[in-house]
Amino acid sequence: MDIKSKIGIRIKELREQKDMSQKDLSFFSNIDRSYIASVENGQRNISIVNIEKVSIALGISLKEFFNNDKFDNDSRSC
Amino acid sequence: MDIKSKIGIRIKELREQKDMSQKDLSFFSNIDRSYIASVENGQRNISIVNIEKVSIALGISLKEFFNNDKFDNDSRSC
DNA sequence: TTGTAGACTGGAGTCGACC
DNA sequence: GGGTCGACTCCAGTCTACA
Repeated sequence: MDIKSKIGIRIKELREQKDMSQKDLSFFSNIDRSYIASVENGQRNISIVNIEKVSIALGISLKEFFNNDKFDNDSRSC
Repeated sequence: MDIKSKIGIRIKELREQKDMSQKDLSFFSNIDRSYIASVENGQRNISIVNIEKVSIALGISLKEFFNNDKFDNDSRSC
């Protein structure tokens, strides 16, 4: 599975855990909502600066953001 | 400290641990060497696709790449 | 609430060269 | 081996709008 899709799924799962809408996340991260939608769907190649903004908006560190099976070398999650 | 600088330092420390030159890393990741130099110096906002390429070239997972104090919320490392 | 589309601007990333 | 420059292309990211 493509890294862009993994990132998108990760953002979506964290966002929903926090009961936030894309609009909420857009507001707190200061990133355009339509862009967040396309990132969540694995269509866009997000930069590290914006990944950090998203992490902060989600209330976690970058370390926690990437501390997930999806980002292991041999994930069987897909 | 800025996230771009943290990423740059992390790449440089991992690269040097593996005894690779910027040219080596450029070759294995298929990313331009001059661009890698500017990323290591915290001048560029690298995208997730290229962070993954660098991780693969360095022989580690993204999870390991970000599993570092620098990417914690309240790092005292600087 | 989310997906997507079109039009737009700035910057990511390439390439060649020089120190 | 590494830093940086200039010129280039193309996509990241914004904004508005509609289903």
